[in-house]
Amino acid sequence: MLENKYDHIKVEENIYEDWLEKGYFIAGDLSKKPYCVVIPPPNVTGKLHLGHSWDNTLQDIITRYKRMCGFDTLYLAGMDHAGIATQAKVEERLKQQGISRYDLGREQFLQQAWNWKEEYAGHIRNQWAAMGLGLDYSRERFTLDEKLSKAVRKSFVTLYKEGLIYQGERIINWDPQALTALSNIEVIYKSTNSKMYHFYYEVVETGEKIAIATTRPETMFADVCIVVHPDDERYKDIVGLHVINPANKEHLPIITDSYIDIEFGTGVMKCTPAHDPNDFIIGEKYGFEKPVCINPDATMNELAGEYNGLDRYDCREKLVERIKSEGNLAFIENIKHNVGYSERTDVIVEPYLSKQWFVDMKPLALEVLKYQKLENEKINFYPERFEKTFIQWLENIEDWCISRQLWWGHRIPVWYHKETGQIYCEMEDPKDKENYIQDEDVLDTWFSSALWPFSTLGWPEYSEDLKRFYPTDCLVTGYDIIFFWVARMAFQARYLTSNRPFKDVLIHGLIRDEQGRKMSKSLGNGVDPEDVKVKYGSDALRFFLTTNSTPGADLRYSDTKVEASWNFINKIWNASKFVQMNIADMSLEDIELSNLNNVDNWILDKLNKTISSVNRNMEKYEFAQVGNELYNFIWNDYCNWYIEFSKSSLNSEDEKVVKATKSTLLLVLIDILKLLHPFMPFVTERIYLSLPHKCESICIAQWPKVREISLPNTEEVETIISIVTAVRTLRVDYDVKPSLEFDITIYDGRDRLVLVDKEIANMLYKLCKVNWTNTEGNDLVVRPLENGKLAVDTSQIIDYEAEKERLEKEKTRLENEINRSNKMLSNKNFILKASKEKVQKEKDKLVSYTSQYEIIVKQLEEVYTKI
RNA sequence: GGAGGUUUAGCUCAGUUGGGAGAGCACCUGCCUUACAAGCAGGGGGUCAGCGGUUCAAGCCCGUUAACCUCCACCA
Repeated sequence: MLENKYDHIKVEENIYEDWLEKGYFIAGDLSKKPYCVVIPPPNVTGKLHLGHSWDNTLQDIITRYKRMCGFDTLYLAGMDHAGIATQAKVEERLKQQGISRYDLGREQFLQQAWNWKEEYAGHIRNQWAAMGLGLDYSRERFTLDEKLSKAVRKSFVTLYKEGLIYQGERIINWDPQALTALSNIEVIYKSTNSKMYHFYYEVVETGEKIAIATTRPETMFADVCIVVHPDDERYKDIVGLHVINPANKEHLPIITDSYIDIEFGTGVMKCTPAHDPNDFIIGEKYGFEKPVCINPDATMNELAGEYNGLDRYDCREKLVERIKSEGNLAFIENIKHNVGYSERTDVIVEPYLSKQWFVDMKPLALEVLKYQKLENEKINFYPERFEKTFIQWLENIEDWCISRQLWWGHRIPVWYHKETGQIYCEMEDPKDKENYIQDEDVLDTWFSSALWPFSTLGWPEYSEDLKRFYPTDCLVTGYDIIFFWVARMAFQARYLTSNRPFKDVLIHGLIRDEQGRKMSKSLGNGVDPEDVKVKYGSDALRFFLTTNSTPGADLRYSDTKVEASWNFINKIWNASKFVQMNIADMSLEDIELSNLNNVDNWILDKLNKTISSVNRNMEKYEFAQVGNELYNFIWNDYCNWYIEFSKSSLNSEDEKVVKATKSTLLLVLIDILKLLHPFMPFVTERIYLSLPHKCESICIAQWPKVREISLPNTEEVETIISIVTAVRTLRVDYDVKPSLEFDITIYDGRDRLVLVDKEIANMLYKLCKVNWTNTEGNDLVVRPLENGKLAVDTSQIIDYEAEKERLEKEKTRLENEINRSNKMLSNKNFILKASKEKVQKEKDKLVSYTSQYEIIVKQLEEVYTKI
């Protein structure tokens, strides 16, 4: 039996452990069709936040649904080593003990990182359990696992041998705190207040002074030339001459290039090939040297002369001071411009010339784009618009810098021969290892993440799982990592497996706080899923997360909405209690759908419609739609109407009626639990197990099917509903106490008396305390129904003035409707062009309005005679 | 500079091939009716951002304007 009160803490206890013990989430039933979702591996940097809860719940809903639909469903668990992020955390922890990673050395440091990983992996698994995720832990993977590392190596070696991975000296984004290169998308551009310094440069040959602006004076030590536009009249005469670099007094040639924007500033640019990507291009083009004046830790080097060893910004300040004292500072302008910050350490990145490994992206991207045009090969985005984002990025792709000067990660499988410097890159380590030195760097974390959908299934081996579950069916992720992850999986999969990594991608947005701000650590506005679980339970949280936004849209966290979800669950709990109390000893196996009355048929018909609509929307990932439909069906149709109706039929003297009602109550409830189970797995399981049947868990129960119903006379029930509603409204209109009984009479559309059906009369009495009589009373108040009218003996309740007002108001409303309807129907074009169904529907409406109108008019006449 | 999104009730948001504007919360009124007062019943509240177009018919399609938001690129 269910407890009296819904207690989410108790309800959610111990269930998950039981599921795991029974192995419901371990895939492998070869008699079924496979369905696979891999979890986007969370970083082992910390605990999961609400965004993960959202993401994971969506995956869990999809996989639980598919499992119940009869698929051999694999929801694969796993985590990501998150190179730079985890290394930063571990270093931070060591720093508190006064230790740097260099103190420990590579081996020891990695041991520390592995300890960290074990610790946080534990937290993460607990959080998955708390959310009730149906994950297959027997296949859990970690990006640094031996097998996955082998996949990474296979990928690198293959791409290298095809010439798609190369080593090059390029301007990369350098993080001077983490001391590593970054890829372009790991740089966050923020609008920053800074200064534009305008300096005078003296032309060596003529002595005239020209002004040149820069935001980074400290890089002037690495300048190689100054550039003007070939068509710029102002500087025509000095092209080919030289200027004196005010920083170090060196002579710089004046060259021309059409890259220069004549309109911008003074139209003269200083060129620093080693510290700016555009300058690099110009430097290459004209064959200049590329001197570097800044060290990896963002201090100046010997090129900076007297500033050698100084921090880049101290140097800037001192240098500007000196140039000013020499009379060569024109002015300083305060400006706002975009400055790049490191995504992980939040320090300003330094564009920096450095030797790194790159992936040649163009050919790989083209391949993805090619297959994206094929219906059976493309990745389907939900919602579709994100495909555009994806395509545009691929069309404008830049080479990907994949080497990182870190320790925590997959070491680049490249060895250099100690003497010849020759490169060795194979699946096996070099045999004469002592003659080689391995590249110190590791790969970008996303390089291994890009292989996730197939490396987790066993690739590069052609394993059973890979055969069975690949390509995976659906990936669920946020729009913020389409570039980082989705695009990279797409090209690696296409290149390495000749396939798409997944058929569908379901994109969701970001979770925000109640004011609509991004949840972030610095704002301290994050909501901990564990707190929500304690307060409302995971079921309520899950239902809130997945039914309150449309695909791709952001979601505001809202306590009151989680509470509303809780209330909904509470409602289901109470309804279940009612059913349980009333079905007595009946079990699911005893259900007989015979001798059903119209009310039973009505709810079964509604259930059918709900099931088919839910199915449709589940397939489209429209979970908010599903949530709405279920909420409506359960709260309104089932609880407010069917259960209320059942209270009278359960008391019937006819045993067949009682049995039919019990059967229907139980049957619908069980379907409701199943339909809700993907959304709220705990409570549905708890209730399901408390009901009498032979199935051991709702996780593996069969998804509801649409049933055949014999002649559902739903119209009669709709009429009863409209009578009940009319009576209730009347009570309010006339301020009649709910407990006061009165008599009603019903007429059909042709004004004939509708005779009492005993069962229905009982229902009406139960629902609104009225007695249905077969005799006309005096002083009648009349209310129109869809098809007929309701009359009430009003000897004790009538107030003619008030009645007149109400009727006049209603008359006006109906007049408007009739006019609108007439206008449409007298429009030849409407009759001609609108579909037949629409026209017929409109005609029906007009008939109904007109009959209601006539009733009202007649009643009004009646009322006027009484005033 | 390029791309995308949002604008519907006091608040947060739905609105499925174009055909009588919805939900939750909040608000007002009346009810402890034996599943549920975290509930039941009834009710008020919206020129669907503005303008123009297509259509017999527009919240929905097209164009345009405005406000806000996001992503990409980026000027020395």
